[in-house]
Amino acid sequence: MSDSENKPSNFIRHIIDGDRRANKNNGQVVTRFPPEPNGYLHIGHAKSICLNFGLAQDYDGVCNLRFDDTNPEKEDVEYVDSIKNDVTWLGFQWQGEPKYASNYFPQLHDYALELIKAGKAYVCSLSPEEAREYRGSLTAPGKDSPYREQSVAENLDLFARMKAGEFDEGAKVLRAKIDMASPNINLRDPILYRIRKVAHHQTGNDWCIYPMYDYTHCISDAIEGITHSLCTLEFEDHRPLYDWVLDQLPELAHPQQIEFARLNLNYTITSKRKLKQLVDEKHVLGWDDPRMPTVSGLRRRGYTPLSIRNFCDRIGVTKVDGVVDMATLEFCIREDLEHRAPRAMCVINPLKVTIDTWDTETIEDLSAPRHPKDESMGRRTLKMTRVIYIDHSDFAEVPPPKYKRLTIGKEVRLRNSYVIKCNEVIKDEQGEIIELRCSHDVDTLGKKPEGRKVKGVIHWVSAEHSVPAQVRLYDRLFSEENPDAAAKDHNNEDSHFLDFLNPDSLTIMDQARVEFSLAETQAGDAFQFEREGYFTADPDSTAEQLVFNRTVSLRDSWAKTARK
RNA sequence: UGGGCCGUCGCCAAGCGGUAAGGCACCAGGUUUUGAUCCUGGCAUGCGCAGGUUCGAAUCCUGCCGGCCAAGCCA
Repeated sequence: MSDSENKPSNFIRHIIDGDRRANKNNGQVVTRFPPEPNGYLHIGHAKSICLNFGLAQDYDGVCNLRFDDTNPEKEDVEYVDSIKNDVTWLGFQWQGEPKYASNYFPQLHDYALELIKAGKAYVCSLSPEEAREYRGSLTAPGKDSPYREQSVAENLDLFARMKAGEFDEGAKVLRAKIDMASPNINLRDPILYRIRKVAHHQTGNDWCIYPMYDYTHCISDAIEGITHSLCTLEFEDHRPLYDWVLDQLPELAHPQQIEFARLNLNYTITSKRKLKQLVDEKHVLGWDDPRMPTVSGLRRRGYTPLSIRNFCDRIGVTKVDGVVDMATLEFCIREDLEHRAPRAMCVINPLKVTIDTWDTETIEDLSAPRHPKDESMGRRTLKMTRVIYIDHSDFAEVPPPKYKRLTIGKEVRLRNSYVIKCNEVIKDEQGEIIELRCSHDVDTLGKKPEGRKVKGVIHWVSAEHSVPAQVRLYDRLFSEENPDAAAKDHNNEDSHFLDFLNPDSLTIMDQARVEFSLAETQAGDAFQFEREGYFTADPDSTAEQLVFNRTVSLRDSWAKTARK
């Protein structure tokens, strides 16, 4: 399977095609993926990664990984490391060494001096509160800061003293001199530098003034020779500022910023801030909790890099602010695992079955293919014994209409084994079914039974020759399609997205049994547990007990007909 | 009383003036020792609405309507 062929086109590719026809940038394509290291990457970042790196690949260009690290208070090397790891895992390679906006702090400072000298920037001593008032509102123009017409000499002096640490945080900022009456608030003399007396994860205590995003990003792009600077829709209003800064610095290249819609997925959230909150407040077990839409969570859940890349290709790139159905993501992982996951049997909720017609001592080795359509995966051996387990849900005393599984007096096929018939149901004092007594038809191994049709096939494991496992079943993280909208609808200030966490997002099945051939399973190994779904061994697995995460269930048309 | 952007099937999405691709979901059949996979077929006289231009409009024009973004010394 290849994911690099037949990539659907999109409006950004159209723009690039046009640029290449016009020989803009000598026809080169240089992109960048610019995360801030203040959290783990999520599926929405994967969309951006696939876009930026994919474009570079397809147009014989390059893509940089650049950490947008201008806010040391929220950033950490832990995030830097996880981001590098996740990008690599997704299958992409950045050009050269990872870049950091902080690499450019000296240049950024020099350009600031240039702007001041040109009368395009000034040091403003308004307090944050005053600055907000002076900014005006969405509908009302702002008014000029009293410091706006300070002399260049004074601005230079003040800025130098800001840099030297003479002022407290918040006391002064460097501002661009643009237009306080602009209908675009981003152009109302935006802040370029602020004072932050904190250590930076890359530059330590070298600086106590840090440049703002709008000032840093465009210059970083220009320094790196980025041709197409792709970002999400909320930065549309920032583009005039991106262009303004570069227009003041004519010695620099001028990349083109293009905005696309960020990814929204239903029943989950793609907000780094909120994901961090889930982790910090321990609503989940960590950034890599398999319920999280983070790259690390998806990886632990069992999603493959290819499935995620295919997903990103399928959903497309547009400017429409939409919501993608989780079913699309699930389809993509099933599509990949269908081909690559060996089949195995796992009884998640065991019900003891004794086959009275089977000799107590007899253990029969049965050979079964690892994949029904791919012989190259080889075969495994199943151990058939007198006492086996089947799943509780595969037996019903009073079967619903169209039920094809085991019921009293009826037959069912044991997958890769014999046809058995249920003769007796044994219950405990509470009336709970605790055991089935069955008989088997010796003439049904690898062949259809004589004179009758047995439709149902169920999976099973030998009681003795199977290994204990814990199976973690996951469901959607939130019970509402859009937790934020649900919180708003509740029209209640206290209501918020956490109120819609799905209490059943994790179900631990601790008594599961997997077939003997899985005894040597390693963390990360993926299987299709037949009739159940795709599962991946979790790093929590121990010598005593394997742990499997359900990546996704199989499509289940029975669940649909049973509901009717 | 403003600015920017967006509205094509339940969801995503092609389309760029010549008469509505595709995928997901869903429905109906076929194959099947996984109610899986696979295969076949169905699924927008219609493109937010209303006018207009044109031989011809989802594509151009005008006006409405609806949604999203932005008033961090966050990115």
